[in-house]
Amino acid sequence: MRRTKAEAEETRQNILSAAEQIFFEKGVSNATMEEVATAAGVTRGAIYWHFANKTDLFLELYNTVKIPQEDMVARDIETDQSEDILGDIERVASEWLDVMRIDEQRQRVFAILLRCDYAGDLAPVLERQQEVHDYHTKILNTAFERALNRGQMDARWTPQAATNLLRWTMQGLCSEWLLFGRRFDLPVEGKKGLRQLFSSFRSAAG
Amino acid sequence: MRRTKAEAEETRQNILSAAEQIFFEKGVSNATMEEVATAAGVTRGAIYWHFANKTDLFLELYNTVKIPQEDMVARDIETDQSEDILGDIERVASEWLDVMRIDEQRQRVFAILLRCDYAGDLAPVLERQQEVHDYHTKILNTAFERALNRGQMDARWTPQAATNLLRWTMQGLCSEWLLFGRRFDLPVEGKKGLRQLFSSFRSAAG
DNA sequence: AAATTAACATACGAGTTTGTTTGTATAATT
DNA sequence: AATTATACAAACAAACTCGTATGTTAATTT
Repeated sequence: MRRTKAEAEETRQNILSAAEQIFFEKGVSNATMEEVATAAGVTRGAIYWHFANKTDLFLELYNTVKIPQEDMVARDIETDQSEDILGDIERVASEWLDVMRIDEQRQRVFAILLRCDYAGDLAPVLERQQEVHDYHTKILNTAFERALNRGQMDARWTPQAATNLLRWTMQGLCSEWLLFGRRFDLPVEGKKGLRQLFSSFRSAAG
Repeated sequence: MRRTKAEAEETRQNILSAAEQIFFEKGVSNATMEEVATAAGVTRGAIYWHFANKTDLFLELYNTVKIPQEDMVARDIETDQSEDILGDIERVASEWLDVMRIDEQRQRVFAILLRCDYAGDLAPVLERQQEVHDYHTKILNTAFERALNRGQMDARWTPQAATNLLRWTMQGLCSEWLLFGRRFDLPVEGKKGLRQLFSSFRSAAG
């Protein structure tokens, strides 16, 4: 039975939402299209109508969260001319933790990303992550550089070292939280770490 | 054709070694027993003789590296009574990076662990990782506590915060290195970060 | 109103992979 | 020396899962 365009879009969203659930529970490679279909209340036929195959389905799912993620960090920091650049970076990172804490979809997608097998046909997903990663690195680097040049940062630091430590911290923090069943309060513990880290960024300055 | 006991043990090791290779290249779930068998120069029959199934094979592979990993950190730090506890922790972490850099087996196994699907039958592997993780946390915590009590550490830090930052840093550092194709010098860049981190641990002390 | 096409459901075929079973040569045992 | 257990290879059967092909209904188009 043919649906109206709006209804079709709805089932497409249902499929994506079901895929998010199933992929999160079973892992991408262990999940079957049949399970996703059932969870979405449709048959496999519907999925294959909307998506080429499992990999494509996963890529589309990834695309639903990657864009906002990229923009978030960039927008605030990239053209920051304020008098407290470090404070701004710290705030953006903190807010990112707040969002992660609340946004369950983001949690699931990131958890899926943390434990999926990039070796096979999912390789493009990893490449995409690398691009995002490099992009963030570049932005943070220039931001810390600016902070250094304006004397807002302890001169013993280099922009690269600061960028690395910040990214590694955020990465390790979120990995632990997501992989090990969110056994602590992400924003609370995370911000403690950030505060210490940025305090040492400033140190002799200001 | 029946082999001698030593020969049998050798093929068992060959299978484990082959599994390490294939799992690393294709990922655990995408790898087939046939591929592992071929790489080991045997048939699937041999694998099923030595191991119950794929999961069991992977668990055994995991066991070949987990023990040394646990001991490494523990042994040096746990009963440290020296006058520079922080320096000792930093050195242990640095040496861990050196080992990782050299030990290709460790690299492969950790890379496999970073991208395998714990959702299915591999769940016990994740639990095991959690245990190791908690163990390290406990040890680091008491070590930092000792450092604080003896005035070797900046009083603005708490043992928990220091432990978290150190673990998160190491985790993020290694994840990035392994997942993104080892695009930087692990010990060099890692030690830079460690030095800054520990410098901020000490800060007002000493 | 007829024709077309979108949005699925259903049925089918075909390839993989897994676990098991059977066969067998040889080492170990008695 | 005969027997038995071991260490596999080879063959087998069964289950999955995927992708596709075909069928069906209703929305759109003309």
